[in-house]
Amino acid sequence: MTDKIKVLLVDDHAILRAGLKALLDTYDDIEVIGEAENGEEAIRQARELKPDVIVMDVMMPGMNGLTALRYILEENPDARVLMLTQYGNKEYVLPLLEAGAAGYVLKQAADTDFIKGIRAVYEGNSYLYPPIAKLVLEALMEGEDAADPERRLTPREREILILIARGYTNNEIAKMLYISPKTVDVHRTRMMNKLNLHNVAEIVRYAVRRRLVDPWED
Amino acid sequence: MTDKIKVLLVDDHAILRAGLKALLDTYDDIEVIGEAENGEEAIRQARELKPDVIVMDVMMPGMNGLTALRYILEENPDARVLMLTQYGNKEYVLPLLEAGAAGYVLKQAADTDFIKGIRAVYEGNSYLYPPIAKLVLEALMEGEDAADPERRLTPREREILILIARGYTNNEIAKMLYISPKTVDVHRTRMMNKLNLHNVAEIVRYAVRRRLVDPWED
DNA sequence: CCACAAATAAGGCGATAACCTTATTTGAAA
DNA sequence: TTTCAAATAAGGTTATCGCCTTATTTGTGG
Repeated sequence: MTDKIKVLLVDDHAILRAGLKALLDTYDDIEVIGEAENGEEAIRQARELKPDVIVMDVMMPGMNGLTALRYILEENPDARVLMLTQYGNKEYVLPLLEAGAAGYVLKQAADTDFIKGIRAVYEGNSYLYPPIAKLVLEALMEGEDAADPERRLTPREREILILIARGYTNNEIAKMLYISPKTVDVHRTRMMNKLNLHNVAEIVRYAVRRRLVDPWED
Repeated sequence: MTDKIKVLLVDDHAILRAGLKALLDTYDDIEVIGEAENGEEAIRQARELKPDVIVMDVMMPGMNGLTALRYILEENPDARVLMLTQYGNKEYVLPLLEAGAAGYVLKQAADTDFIKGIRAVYEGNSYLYPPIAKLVLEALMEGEDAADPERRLTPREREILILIARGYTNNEIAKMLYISPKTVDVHRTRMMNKLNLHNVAEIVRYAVRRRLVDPWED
């Protein structure tokens, strides 16, 4: 071991960050060199600190993990990002992996899985928490051929569906994703056509059914 | 310091527990003596381990934090429970404090606040994370009398809430109920004020939570 | 290199939502 | 009988939704 693995922690919960930092400090091959509590900060820190591994949550106020991931990889395609989140639905996982996340661990995983993930990702490998790997394989099996191309949403459409169901307007979503409100509207309209939804109430109930949003949150 | 503060950690995310344990281990007056990942386990551990302080999340699969809190205090009215959660709405906070939680800290708080909470609760005091304390005081100011008359809906308001959550417009609801769209609008606005909801998405999620609509219907 | 999916963006349009104020009617409880 | 909660209704304003068309850019696969 020549040098420690330099980790950047990105999560909106300061207590979780403090806990993870304390946990990682007990491993002598890993070192936390920075923290961020939202996507914008993560991008800045990634640029300045050049961490070996970025551990990032998906759901954050302000810029979310998926958007931040895209910006980070755009600036530095070699960045290694390990997603650490509560959500294990394929609707969350697949867009993140397609966007280039190097690993995916659920918060309910054991701390040893988390450490495994950091090390694997640092060494240039992928790491998927086993239940996530299973889910990804299943999604590949079925998803390839069938699954109604009419109803299959693009990652962007799915992302915007979730934000609508969480109560954001087109303008708010546009600001969060750094795109035009008109573009949000296009994704929104196409998504509604594909799923045959016609108003916000139907969108929310669909999202709740598919576990894309938790009605208890916010 | 005669003895360490014995802490039981209750949260469904193993990684968070591992992190908090590592964090608390760096304080020499605090010691984690047990962990639980749901309410049932928490009750069992509280009975067996007799911790000085129980740190517990609210949202967990299986028995949630509020129910577990009630059982624990029923068995041992002297138990000291510090709630640690992501949710800062008064709908979450007030029932927990009424049920006898000794403290309340949000996950976005600093780790120093968390430690303060553990020590305060251990010494028999209450600890409310400042924004929570503010919210509780405000709730006491307004809600003094009883049972939240502010939030109690009239039958008409509840009827219209349900129809909105099912996706109907004011005009459609007006025709269904043989009243003016403007009357529907008044009920709608009053209902939203009472429940502090601000758009259709929030209305639907509220209705789903309260089982006023089934997201699988229609 | 070309085809295609995906994301980006603009313009316009009528309907609807979200919020305000004010006011009348009605039935039930004090 | 008087008071009060509830339901009824109308007026207005601004923002947003829902849907339409058209078009450029970007990246991937054949």
